[in-house]
Amino acid sequence: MKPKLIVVAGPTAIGKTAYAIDLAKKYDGEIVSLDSVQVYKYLDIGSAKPSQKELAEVKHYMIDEVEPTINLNVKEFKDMATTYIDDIIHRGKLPILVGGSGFYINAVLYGTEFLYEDEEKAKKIKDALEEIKEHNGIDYLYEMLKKIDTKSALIIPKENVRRVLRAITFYRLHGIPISQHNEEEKKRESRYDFSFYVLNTDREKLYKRIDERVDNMIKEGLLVEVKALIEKGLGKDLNSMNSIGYKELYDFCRDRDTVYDIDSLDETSKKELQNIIEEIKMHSRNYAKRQITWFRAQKNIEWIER
RNA sequence: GGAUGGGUUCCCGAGUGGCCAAAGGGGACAGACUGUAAAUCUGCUGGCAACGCCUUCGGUGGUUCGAAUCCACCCCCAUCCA
Repeated sequence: MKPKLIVVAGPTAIGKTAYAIDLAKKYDGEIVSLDSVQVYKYLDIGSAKPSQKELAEVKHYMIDEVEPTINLNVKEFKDMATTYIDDIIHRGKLPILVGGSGFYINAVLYGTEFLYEDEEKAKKIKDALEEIKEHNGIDYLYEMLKKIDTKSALIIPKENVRRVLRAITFYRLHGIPISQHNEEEKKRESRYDFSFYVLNTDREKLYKRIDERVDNMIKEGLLVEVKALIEKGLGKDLNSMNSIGYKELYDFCRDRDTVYDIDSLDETSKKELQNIIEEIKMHSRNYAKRQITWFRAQKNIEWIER
């Protein structure tokens, strides 16, 4: 018999954290966060991490798991989360998976297999391809992809350079087309007996909640958090620093000695900050939309109106 | 009161007689997604009984075969002069 487990997903700001904590209390569960940003230490306010109080109420995993200097990938993320989930099951508790990163959720829920890759080798290949792109253009690479992996070329638009490069890299690394590998992985059945809840509400309400939450993050000191991360030496190119709220504020906080007192900023800075805040809100809304699109395409999910 | 510049489709903004339902950008909406995923990328955006028709470019009227584009008057905005 498959072990039972609950998934709580949905767009950003819908209230997954609180919902999951309620469930955990009710069913003697423990929470495994499936969030690509909350895994990083020190990214608290901007990632809307559960509060200290919430973390104390129910046991949480995959939060503050790694340093933000590390670029975690799906495979690593999935392996870590899976270890925790299996441990919870062994201890006879109910694992509650919470998060908005659909891709990651699927990886752990269905146990998607990611082939071993020599990171150095992969990087070398990618750099070489990048080089070719600079000299011969993306069209050249796209033709290359068509030859080695026709199916991928059909799915991936050549504008999506990142995925074109990955598809070619994958082929060079493993000798099989990524499209073939993906097709096989798609057939995988989950080893869990899961209930997959997706929280949602009407768009207008959702967007309002997102906007309000961003305003709150600013009030709670997001600028100070970003500034501290920069002072820790975190570069702009890190995945952690590339997430919403952090990437938009990066330059602004870097270029100022102090961002502690927002009200005492000069007029120009205030205006600039206001624009950045609007940008963060917009990116969050766009993100929420993408999340919803992702979940709509999933099977065996149950929508919960909030 | 006078001078000048302007009012364009959800927003910004191009267009100065037919090739204009109107460039481009943004937003919105829809979608894709298997090692950067809070990432990356695609489509679409006046209406309809839809290879055509109807409504739209501040308002009204006019010139013209034909107007967002030209003319007249009016309204509003910006800057300057009084």
